[in-house]
Amino acid sequence: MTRNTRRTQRGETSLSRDSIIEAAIALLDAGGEAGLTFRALSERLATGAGAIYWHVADKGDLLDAACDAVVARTMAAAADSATPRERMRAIGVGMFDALDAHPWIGAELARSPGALPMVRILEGIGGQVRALGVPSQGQWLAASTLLNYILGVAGQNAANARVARRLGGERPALLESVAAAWLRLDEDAYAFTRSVAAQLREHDDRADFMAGIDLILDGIEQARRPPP
Amino acid sequence: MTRNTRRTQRGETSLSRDSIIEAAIALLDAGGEAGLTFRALSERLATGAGAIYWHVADKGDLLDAACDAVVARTMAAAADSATPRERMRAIGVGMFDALDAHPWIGAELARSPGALPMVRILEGIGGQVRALGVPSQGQWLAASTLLNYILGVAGQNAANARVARRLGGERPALLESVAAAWLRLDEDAYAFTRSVAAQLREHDDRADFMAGIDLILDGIEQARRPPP
DNA sequence: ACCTGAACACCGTTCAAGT
DNA sequence: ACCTGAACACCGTTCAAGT
Repeated sequence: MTRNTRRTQRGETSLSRDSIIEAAIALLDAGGEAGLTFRALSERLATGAGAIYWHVADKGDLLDAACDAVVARTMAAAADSATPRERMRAIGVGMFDALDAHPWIGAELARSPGALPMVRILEGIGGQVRALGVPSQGQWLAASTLLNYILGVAGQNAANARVARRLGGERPALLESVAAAWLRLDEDAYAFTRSVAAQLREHDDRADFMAGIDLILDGIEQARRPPP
Repeated sequence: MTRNTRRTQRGETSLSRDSIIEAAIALLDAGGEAGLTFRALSERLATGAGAIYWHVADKGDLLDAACDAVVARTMAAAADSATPRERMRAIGVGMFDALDAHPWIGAELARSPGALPMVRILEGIGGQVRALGVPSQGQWLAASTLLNYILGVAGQNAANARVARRLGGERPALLESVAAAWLRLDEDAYAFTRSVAAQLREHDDRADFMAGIDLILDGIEQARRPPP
């Protein structure tokens, strides 16, 4: 046995940027943002911390790359539907499911403005905004409003996942505890929040998300046409 | 000089939860999220790290409290305007300016779902949604769509501030560099993004933010009434 | 009741040294 | 060219000890 066989011990594939990114995604999915450390990563890859730095600039670079890999797959999968509104909804559902499977991308999307992952989403949305017939001066507003809405949901989803993890793992338990806390608020000062607490308990995250997209699309279709 | 005069050296006021929170806000404003450490905080307050833990549970508690102090002031200031739409716009402007002055609250809002800072905003929005005449079944959707949009902008604003700081401080330089990067993208794969890159360079963050709120309000007013 | 500050466990990153 | 792993500076948090 020569020293060369060490490579094969890692399973034929030697250390590479791609294998590092995949390992990072696995750690992030399993342990949230706190789960990705260079020590955990180098242990999983059976290497030293320094070796990882040969393929990756720093932790930010690694998070960007992991996020981009997930978003690229998601947008590629949401490409074909009949009408622009249906394609827009497919992008929404795709992003929602990706956020559900990888909640850490919510925080990461809000960390690198204008970077490739965000551009992929913007481009997907923009194509549908164009296809909907929005005139060119209105396209930026329409697309960026949809994008910001999606990013807002992304951030909340990530926060929910983090707290749910801390509470023991179950999502309904989180909604239950938030709803209970809202119902303990002062009646006068927080009348509205109390009135929606019940809906929060039994709501469907994904259905609400899609309804919000439809609402914005309604605003886009109506507000940008001259009134009769 | 007895040892008791040490208290007076801190300027009459001894260490308190409120003084800790104000110092934390100052550190966050000056140095971003990385600027708040217990070492910097204890130095600024002329005390030991352990003393801070007597008044504050942990760093998360401190961030929550700092965020809530800023949001509470902001919502209190946005209370009076004539029409519901104008009050909704006042909430939007208020939040936008608060995000501009304290970009770290963007990340913090996305960290504690259902916590008091978010509830304050939700309650403010909800009141205007009701006043706009949205029927009760539609109020949660309308309010949460607006809230998610605002949270999305909040996150982006925080990210922009962080990157701008890293680039040397100036915001136009950041927009310039993002626009330049977008114009280097592939012509076919990123046609839409390239087409809006120019608008990004010369756009007005605040005006765009308010236009997005108006667009969503249009959707709320129209979509929830039965079609003629 | 409130404060001190050294100590602990852990982190991202670097770098001389190896192959 | 690629990898090793000890070392560095720094972090949040704890806690015995003081007043």
